[in-house]
Amino acid sequence: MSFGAPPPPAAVFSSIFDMMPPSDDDIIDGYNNKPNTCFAFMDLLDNYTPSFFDWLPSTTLNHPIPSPASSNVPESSEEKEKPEKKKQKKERVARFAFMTKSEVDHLDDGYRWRKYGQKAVKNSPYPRSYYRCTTAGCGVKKRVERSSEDPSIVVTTYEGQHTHPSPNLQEASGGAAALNLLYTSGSGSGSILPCSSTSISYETSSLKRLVEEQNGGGALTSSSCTTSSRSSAQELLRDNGLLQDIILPTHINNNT
DNA sequence: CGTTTTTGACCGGCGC
DNA sequence: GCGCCGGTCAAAAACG
Repeated sequence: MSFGAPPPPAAVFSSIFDMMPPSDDDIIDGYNNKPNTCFAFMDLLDNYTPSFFDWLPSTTLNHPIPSPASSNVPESSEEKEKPEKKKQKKERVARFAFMTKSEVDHLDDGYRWRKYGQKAVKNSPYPRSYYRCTTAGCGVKKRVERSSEDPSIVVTTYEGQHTHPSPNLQEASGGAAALNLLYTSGSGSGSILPCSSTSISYETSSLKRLVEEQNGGGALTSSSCTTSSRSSAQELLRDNGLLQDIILPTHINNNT
């Protein structure tokens, strides 16, 4: 709350639609210096299906975002869980996080969110905000917090998958929303592109190398994507020319 | 007046 | 068992 309303600069970055992937030169040890760029995301899920998030540039952090979910990725060979006792009332849901260099905390992503909580987090002077998708029947949540190490970095964690297209599609035929529809309609229901960490107009060359090095075996589903599926997704997007059509939703404003 | 945000309380998981 | 911590609830306030 203390940093709730800094005077927004002229080119405030308030929407992920504005995000541009960094060039390789911008990447230093897995991070980038260019402001207002989405430079990393990782997923922590086992049944992730693509959504509009996929067009976000796909690089991976040097270190994972601290999260309980990051430790339960393997689980295949080990079943230390009690048979029924710990049946994991927390059923695992698709979840991934990405980091942006942005001055605003809550980036507009085309969906409508209602804030339902805010908590101070340990080892960080910045609070964490909890949002829920306002669409009835859609239980997607997201957490937004500012990095304690670099206050200019916002970490956004999505949990779950939207069961509906972006509401902004009706209002402004938003590009990212169109992407979501493209994916959704392309496969009927379910996963369209089995592994679609789509990066737009942006070769992942060195970044991809970075990802592979860090994962060692490719534990993360997003980073273990095959190049073929990635490129096919890219072509799909380019052929439809959706990226050029991206327009910002009309309701975007700078007050949080 | 309906919707969203704020914020303290509450709850459950986990480590000690 | 207890305390810490992350996540959620819900009433009140704020907002448009």
